[in-house]
Amino acid sequence: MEIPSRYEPGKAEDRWYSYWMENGFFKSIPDNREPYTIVIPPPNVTGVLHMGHMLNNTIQDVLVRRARMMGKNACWVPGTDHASIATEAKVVAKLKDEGIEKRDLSREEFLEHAWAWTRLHGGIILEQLKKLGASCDWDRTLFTMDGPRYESVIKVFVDLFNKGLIYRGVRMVNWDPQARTALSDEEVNYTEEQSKLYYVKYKVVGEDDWVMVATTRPETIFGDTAVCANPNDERYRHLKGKRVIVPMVDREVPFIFDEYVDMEFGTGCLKITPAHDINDYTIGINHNLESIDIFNDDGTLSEAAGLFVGVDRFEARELSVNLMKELGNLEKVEEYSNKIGRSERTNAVIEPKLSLQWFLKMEEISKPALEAVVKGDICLHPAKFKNLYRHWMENVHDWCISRQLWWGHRIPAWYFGNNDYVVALNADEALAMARAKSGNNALTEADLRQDEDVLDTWFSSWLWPITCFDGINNPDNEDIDYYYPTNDLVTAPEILFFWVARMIIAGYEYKGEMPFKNVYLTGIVRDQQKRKMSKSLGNSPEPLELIEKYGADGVRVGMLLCSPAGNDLLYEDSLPEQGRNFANKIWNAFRLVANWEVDSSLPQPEHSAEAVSWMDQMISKGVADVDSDFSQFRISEALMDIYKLFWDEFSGWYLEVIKPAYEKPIDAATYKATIDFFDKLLRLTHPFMPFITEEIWHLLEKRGEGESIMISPMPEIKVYDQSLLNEFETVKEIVTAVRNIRKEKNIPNRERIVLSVRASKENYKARYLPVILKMGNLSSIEFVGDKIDGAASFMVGTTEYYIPLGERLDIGEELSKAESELIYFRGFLESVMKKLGNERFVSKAPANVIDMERKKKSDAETKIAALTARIEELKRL
RNA sequence: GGGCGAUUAGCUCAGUUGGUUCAGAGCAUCUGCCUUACAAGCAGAGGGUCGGCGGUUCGACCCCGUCAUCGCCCA
Repeated sequence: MEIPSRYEPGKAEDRWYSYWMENGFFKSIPDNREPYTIVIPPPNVTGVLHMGHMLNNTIQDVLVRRARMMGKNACWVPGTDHASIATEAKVVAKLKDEGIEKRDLSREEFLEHAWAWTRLHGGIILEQLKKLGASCDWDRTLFTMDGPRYESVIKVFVDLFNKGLIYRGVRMVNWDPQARTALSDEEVNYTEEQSKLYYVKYKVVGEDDWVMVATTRPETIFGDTAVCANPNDERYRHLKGKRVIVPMVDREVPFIFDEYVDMEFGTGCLKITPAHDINDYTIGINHNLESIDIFNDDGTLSEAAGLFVGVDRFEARELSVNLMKELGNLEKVEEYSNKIGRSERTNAVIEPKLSLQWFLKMEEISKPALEAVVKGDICLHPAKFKNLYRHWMENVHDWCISRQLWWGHRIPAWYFGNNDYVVALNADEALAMARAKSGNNALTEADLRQDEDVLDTWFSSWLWPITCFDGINNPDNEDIDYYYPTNDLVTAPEILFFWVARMIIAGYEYKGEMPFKNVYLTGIVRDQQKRKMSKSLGNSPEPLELIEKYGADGVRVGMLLCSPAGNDLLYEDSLPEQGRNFANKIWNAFRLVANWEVDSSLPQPEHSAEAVSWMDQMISKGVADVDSDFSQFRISEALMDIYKLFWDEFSGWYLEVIKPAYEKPIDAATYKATIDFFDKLLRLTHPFMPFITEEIWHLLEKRGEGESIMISPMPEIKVYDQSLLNEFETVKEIVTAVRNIRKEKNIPNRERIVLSVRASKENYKARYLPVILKMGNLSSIEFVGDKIDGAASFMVGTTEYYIPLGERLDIGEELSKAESELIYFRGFLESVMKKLGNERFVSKAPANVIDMERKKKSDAETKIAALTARIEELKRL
């Protein structure tokens, strides 16, 4: 059979993914096995697969596949997130391209467009995950706004409201006057901009005195309701209890004192506009000031301003300045640079605006979630995020859960009459409650008006581990009882607070239990300039093209090799290349083994027997190492251990030892052992490289229909013999030394040479001699009692070895080599003697450390003696 | 401004409770090889004052202090 010398991933991947799907290997239903559950961090319906998803989902798939092979009932629940802000923005933009403005549509019409978008784009990313090999239980695919999920979110809102944890309150939002919507903090970009600082004089009531205020926004003077100084500021003490007059509108407002005011800044005197500045708002509350909102939603001045009504805010600034100049209120203008927030989407300058929002009280509800992580019930990996989490949870703010959008879970509050409202599961219930509350049985549905806003996206995703199993609607159904709490969550550190912490909170509130045991925080995928990869920067490779180019296995390996938990991954093409090369290495190892002919009449050569017993131990060690890595969530290290085990130990040493001469058959015992090792290595590798391992696993031996490596057991942990492994390391050292001498002396590989060991046969561990013989391409190994003249020599441990060189011997070279070694060991001995000669070291250091130093001393002395003898001998020649 | 974390080879990172001349891995680089599994490979090699300074200790990459630089979160 002719097998191509390069592995071709394309065909195998599609074939095996279909095979897995047809056989239902991803499917999970509750049974009596131990469950292993992961819920996917639901990707946005707006999105297509990006590098972050690749990394994140590769890790999840590795965990799930490994758990499945360890005999657990593994369930990976896929789904998508409605992402209200992002999706609504996309839909608005798309409509705009078609010449439709959102404000011209009814809510129902708009939502129809949004659902159409979701139907079109929502599933793309999940389809792409299949190319990566994701072993999700696709029959469970969910959407955060599908029926049961929507219902759950509303139920939770009503429940929390009834518990008194949800309230309405005023909050300063980032208002985009151009888009006429509130923005989240993440959607505002702050940049340093050149502006002006205006010095304005306010007259003190009833006195011939003025106070000077510095402001960057003179147009907001119409909303001033106080002027404020620091209570420690001598300059303004005399104004205590006085009132001042707001320029242009001639309103009397109090002069107040607050520690907040920076005495150094401007004049040390601040105008207070509670409706249009977050700090002023706080001061306003503390001093019971009135709030005057002087802007319309489009950024023009409102009736409340009193002047320049209907004029745009920036034009109003110019007009105010001119007017104050005329009135004599403007003292001077300075150039000034400050941070200005602009809308990420429209670039309009953000207007801080007071609005009525819904809040969730966080202090009490978050306590169990804080404790769970502090006590270690829930583990964060890496653990360094624990402090961050604690800090955040100890300073938790109430959560603003309303958003001025249409796409999302609509807030179940209905208003009626004068500012009265009820919170109910649906309109019917709301009507009944409204009638009861108002005592007016004549109220009809038409008298109720549901809140226009929707809930923050995180208010649905915080329930995800519960709603994935419908645990809110059916609190004790079979799935939730079996799969909850889930095991591991894999996500990015940037949403540790937004999402992870809130899921923990919801978990304790609604299940009385943690939502997951472990949180694995991945890094962010960046380019070589450390910039975050993004579609808009154009610095991100197209994941599906990468898979096409390097194979899914290659890309998975590439993503994982260089991404320890919590550390950013600096992507470059050499990563998937390395993965592809590894796949190719496995493929070629298979090619070697597959082409062997077995001759069962052949006895097993000694070198093969030894290699088999060594490899057996080596694999056991590998299995144990990998297991220990996984238990600490050191996934990239687990992969690296497997990589080295397969490449260096199995391919580089084991296969080379047992490899029969060209076109010669192999004995049955070695062949069988080799197939068995290969099988184990494939199973160990499968979670990382599902496709190639399945492909080779089926070629390695005849498998039946419905068999698969993905449902085969992971090799079991066994105790292994470390001293045997150490002995073989010595063998490698000897072989390497022989190779070095060959290279240095230009002895061709074909030429077989003699190796002499200065030892007695009885005292020497001879079992590996056949291995050394083969790997060193030696004609024989001889034991000698004394030095050999005219030979190259080396030492492994304290044993000397010689390779006769005949004419090739270069005395000068040998001499200088021996002399430089001698210098090294004398230095070494000196440092050891220094320690042993130190009275305080000997009296204070533990016994084992001192013993070790003594051993070092005697070994060094042996080596020095041997080297000295050799140097003398070389000099004699 | 407040808090958290980091700084080890050209790059990305390991380094377990301080103890082997302990400074390690992968990639990259350099040298030699198309040796019939694999040039997507094989055999070798070079490369670091463990960010600076001070302290504790018989002994510090590791513990403490301080400075510098970088990153993240919150304001």
